Amino acid sequence: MGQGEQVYERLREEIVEWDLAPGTHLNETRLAERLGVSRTPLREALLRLSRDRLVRLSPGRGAFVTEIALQDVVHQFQMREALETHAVRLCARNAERAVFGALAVDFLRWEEHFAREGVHGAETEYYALTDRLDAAIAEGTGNPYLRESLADVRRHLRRMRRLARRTPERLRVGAGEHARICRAAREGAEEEAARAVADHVNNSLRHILDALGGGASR
Amino acid sequence: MGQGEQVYERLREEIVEWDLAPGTHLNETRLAERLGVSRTPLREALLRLSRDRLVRLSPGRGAFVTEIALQDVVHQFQMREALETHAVRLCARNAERAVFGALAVDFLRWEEHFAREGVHGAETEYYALTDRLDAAIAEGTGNPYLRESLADVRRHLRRMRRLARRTPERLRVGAGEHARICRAAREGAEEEAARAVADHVNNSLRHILDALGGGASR
DNA sequence: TCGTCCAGGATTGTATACAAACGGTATTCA
DNA sequence: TGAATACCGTTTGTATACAATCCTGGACGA
Repeated sequence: MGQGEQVYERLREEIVEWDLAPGTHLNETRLAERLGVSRTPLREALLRLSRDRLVRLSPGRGAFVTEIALQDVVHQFQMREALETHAVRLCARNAERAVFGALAVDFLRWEEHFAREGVHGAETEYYALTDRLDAAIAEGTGNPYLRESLADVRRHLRRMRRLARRTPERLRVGAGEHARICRAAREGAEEEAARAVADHVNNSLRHILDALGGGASR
Repeated sequence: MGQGEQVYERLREEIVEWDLAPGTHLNETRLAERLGVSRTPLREALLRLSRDRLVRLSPGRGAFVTEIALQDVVHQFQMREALETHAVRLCARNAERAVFGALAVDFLRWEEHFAREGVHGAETEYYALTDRLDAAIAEGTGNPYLRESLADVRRHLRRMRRLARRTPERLRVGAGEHARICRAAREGAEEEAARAVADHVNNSLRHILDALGGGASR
């Protein structure tokens, strides 16, 4: 499906990047005009977005960009833990584990870099590395269902990360955690890899919750 | 969204129950007529179904009920393992674990029953029990995202189970596995519960693959 | 003054009309 | 005889017209 698909992906990006902020009402006619399509493919896009829980459809009232409650952050991180730990288990059982060796080296280098010199603007380059790790884990599963679910939850978390800026200290520690994940994956140490991922996910969650001013449910 | 939603659920059920067999082409006009709606809400339903991977949209050619390859069975069971193990972990950490005690007793009773007298038609009643366990696990997570993902994967497996009829022996062993899951969950033994679920899932998969004539990738 | 109810306007939900793309068939040419 | 191609019917993809629903503002009454 041509236009509907494109509109879907574009709106999805705008929502994840906060160009469409949580809570905004999506007027069908105006949106359709802005994107240069009719209401039909636009509604297709909204429907798909609602299934991703990026918009909420209120019958008779239309579509709203979903808001982000503290509970949702916790719940999405639980999903992430479930999917990423199992994904890395599959990677650890997989034959093609060499990639993780190279990634481990890179992450260690970045950890040292952060410790020595702080951040100063190198974040973009570092994020490219974390993207490579994410991709390697998703690919390593060899499971398209899992890949897509991982993509979903990662999108949600990308949107949520706007809630809390990452500190240099968190980046440094995170690099170390990533290195640990890569080492375990390369060696085929399934249990250790799963633990490393679980720890990393939970530390990330704690960092966000702390930054949000100490949520009640810690 | 009124009619689209209903059409979606109805078609979903027909696909899961094999009233619409894998591979059948879904003609929009004919389907819309049969269901008594216009093409617009019907297309909404097809779109949602495609996101569930229950139909595949071929651009320009229309919608087809997805076929079930052996690979898909394996992949869906991997998804199930990822989600159910984490779900039962959350249950084991949860305060409301009393339900699992009662369920454990019931499953033990059924295991004995199967051992003594075989099956003879009591399956429906037994499946109601397994449904109660599934519901208890989903509820016990307290996580709506996880609940929905569990529902998705369970639907897929319900459709796939048509591929292989369960044997009395498998039912008996399965009841024992369920009992083990319930006991661990009630006692809050997280690791044991996760292992029990993983074992159960993998045994179910092996049973299906065996019944399918010993798939190559065991 | 506060609450209720009604009317107007706007927006969503559904149906239908039109355009584009695809598949199948027959025909033509080597 | 076989393969390539052009044509036609069918089906999907998109736009638009119409109906039903919901929110807003204001007037009326208690």
